[in-house]
Amino acid sequence: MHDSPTPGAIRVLRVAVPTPLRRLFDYRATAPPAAGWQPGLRVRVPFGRRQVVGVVVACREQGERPFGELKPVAECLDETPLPADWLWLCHFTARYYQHPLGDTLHQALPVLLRQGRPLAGRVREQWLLTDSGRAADTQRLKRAPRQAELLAMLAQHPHGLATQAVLAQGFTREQLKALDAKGLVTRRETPRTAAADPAAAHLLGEPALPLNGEQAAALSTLHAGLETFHPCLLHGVTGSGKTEVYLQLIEAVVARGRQALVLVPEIGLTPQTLARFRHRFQVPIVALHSGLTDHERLDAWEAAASGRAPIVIGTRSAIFTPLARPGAIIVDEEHDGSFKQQEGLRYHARDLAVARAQRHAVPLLLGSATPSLESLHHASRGDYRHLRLTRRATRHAPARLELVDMRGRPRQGGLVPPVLTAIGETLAAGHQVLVFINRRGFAPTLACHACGWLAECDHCDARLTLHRQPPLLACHHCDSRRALPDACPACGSADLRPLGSGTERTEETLAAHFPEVPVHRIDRDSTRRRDALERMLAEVRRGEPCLLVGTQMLAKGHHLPHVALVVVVNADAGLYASDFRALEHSTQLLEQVAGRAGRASHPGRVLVQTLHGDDPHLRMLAEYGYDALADQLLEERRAARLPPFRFLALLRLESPQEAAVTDLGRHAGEALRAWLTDRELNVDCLGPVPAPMEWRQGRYHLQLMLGADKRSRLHEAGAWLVGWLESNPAARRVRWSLDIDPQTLA
DNA sequence: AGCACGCCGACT
DNA sequence: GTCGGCGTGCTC
Repeated sequence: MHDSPTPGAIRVLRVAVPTPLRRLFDYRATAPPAAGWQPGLRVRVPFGRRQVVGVVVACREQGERPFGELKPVAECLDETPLPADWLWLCHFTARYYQHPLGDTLHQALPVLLRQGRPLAGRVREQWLLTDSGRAADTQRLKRAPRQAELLAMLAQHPHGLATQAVLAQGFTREQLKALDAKGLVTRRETPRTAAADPAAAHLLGEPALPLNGEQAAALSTLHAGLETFHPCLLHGVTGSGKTEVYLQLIEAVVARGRQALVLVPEIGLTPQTLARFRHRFQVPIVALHSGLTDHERLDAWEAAASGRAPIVIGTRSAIFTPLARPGAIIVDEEHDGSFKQQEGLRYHARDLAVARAQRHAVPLLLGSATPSLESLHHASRGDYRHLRLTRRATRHAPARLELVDMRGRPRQGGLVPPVLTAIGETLAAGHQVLVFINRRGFAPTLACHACGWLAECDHCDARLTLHRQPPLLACHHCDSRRALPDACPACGSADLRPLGSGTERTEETLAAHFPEVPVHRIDRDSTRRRDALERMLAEVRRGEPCLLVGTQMLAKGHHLPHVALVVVVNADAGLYASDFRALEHSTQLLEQVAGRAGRASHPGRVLVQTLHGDDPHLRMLAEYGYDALADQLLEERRAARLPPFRFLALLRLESPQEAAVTDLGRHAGEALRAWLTDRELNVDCLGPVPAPMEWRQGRYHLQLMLGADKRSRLHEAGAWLVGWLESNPAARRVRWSLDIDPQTLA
């Protein structure tokens, strides 16, 4: 990795600093670490008027600027470079997503490393009682009640308590010091990086489950290619045992002394999922979830980078976890939208997983019951092995959707009479019912029946959602909220009524209709408290008849064996949306929701309310299922020259000043088209057009769409556009970003 | 992105 | 008379 054969001659370091500038900065090499200057070392450097932590990307004898103009590196922060696989992935990501390298590296680093904290030699500080502390009589600390309480707390922890835990309980360092000075407690330091010799433990904590023929075939395909890049689409209906295939692939990988990286959707990293992995394997499992402290996150990073953690599970950002001995990468629910970061560095973790698996020459397993059209396309072209699991563990075939026409029927809480009847019958039979509604709150908006006024957001082109718990009007596109008005702000009438139904209203209606059974509402509002979701689901799993009302939180992954009826309140949202992926995504969601029905002893029913019962897509989904509809959607994408048959990049422009975005958008479009005309890149430029919700979060949103048949051409055009924007002074007053492979046009 | 420099309004 | 508004310029 040395740029120069003679490390002694290195005088200039090219450093990526955390800034949106798409440039690297040269510094004078000062005192090198023992092993010499190398790419991947973190350095503290002067940058403008401040000091920042950057990463060395190249070491040279000479830079472009005169040596005398360079500032010297203030300090080298590492003895050894950050992992090479991690560095490679950051380079790849920055290039692919046309994002500044310095910012990419910064984002891919745990917070403590960003701040320049050391990676090596970290210790955990713990406090324990001394003998005299155990024997101390309470009188001695009479005048220091907090110290006495602290002493009592530490007495509960004979193996010691971390400083952080002590501080988290509201005690101070001073109180600890005081007890230390009195000889009542003592400090112990243990290396954070100690322990865990994976080879010593038995791999399995419980035996693997027997596989059916399809699972066994899938697994043997995977086993056959453990040493190669081997992308596979594990396409299995809900309940067909995809997880067991993951577990047995991981087992094979870990048995060979390698590591497995598992990516799961944002809401998929539940205690239940983790428990399944932890029961199966006795080796350390590192779980990267949002609840970790900065120290825990760094521990996890280090454990993965050093190879001490054979299994790493995490959400989107876990793709940036370094691995000492990569053995396989698994992406569960690969179609899930949460793998795509929707701001800043807009990466897609699934796509980076593909690149990473290729780089490491390891198998890649993409699992889903409803694969993305991209992955299905790859599978049909033979880029990916298509592994199918069609058999459910239970004997019942997956429930088909039954469309229920809402037209001309009265609705209560969004539900029409035949659906209410079916709910009543299911409950009476002792089963559970899941009602899926993709709107939280009480009602989508509040309307004045006297003059037609609607509650609208000041910062967005959107209606305010009416909430009852607590009562207020809230915008779901920005954080603005307002008190409920007593009278119409436009005409003064008091006849204000909720319009439509959200989860709260449907919950209320169902509670009134079926007073004999509990109604559990599951959405972002009701599960805000930690563990609220798990507690509710645990209650539901006991199996008593009940009603579950929830948003898509309920649709994904949760095992709800006693649900015999699933109701979709409104299937129409995605059918006629302008976004070309809306239909794919709403179809996947419908199929996922339907998968919740009838997983245990009884077959399930899925009732789908719609105003468009004759819509051909919906009918196809209902009659032939997701796979058939996906084939059809792929044909439509091919005809319309849309992904996955074409590659897209979206330039998003936003500013509080409308003129600033429209002018810049026009100029950028003109400049790009002019640049494209004398080149034969076969890249189209569409727009500028207003974004679907033009006025959002107090800013005007405009976009320019680039399309190309070849990714490399799209890349060239994108790179030119980014360069044009960077050198255009008008672009500095507009927030802009280039979204490669946009998942949504909003 | 930060952060400083630099010129124009309502406050001690 | 100052504190502070955010335009604009720079970062090896």
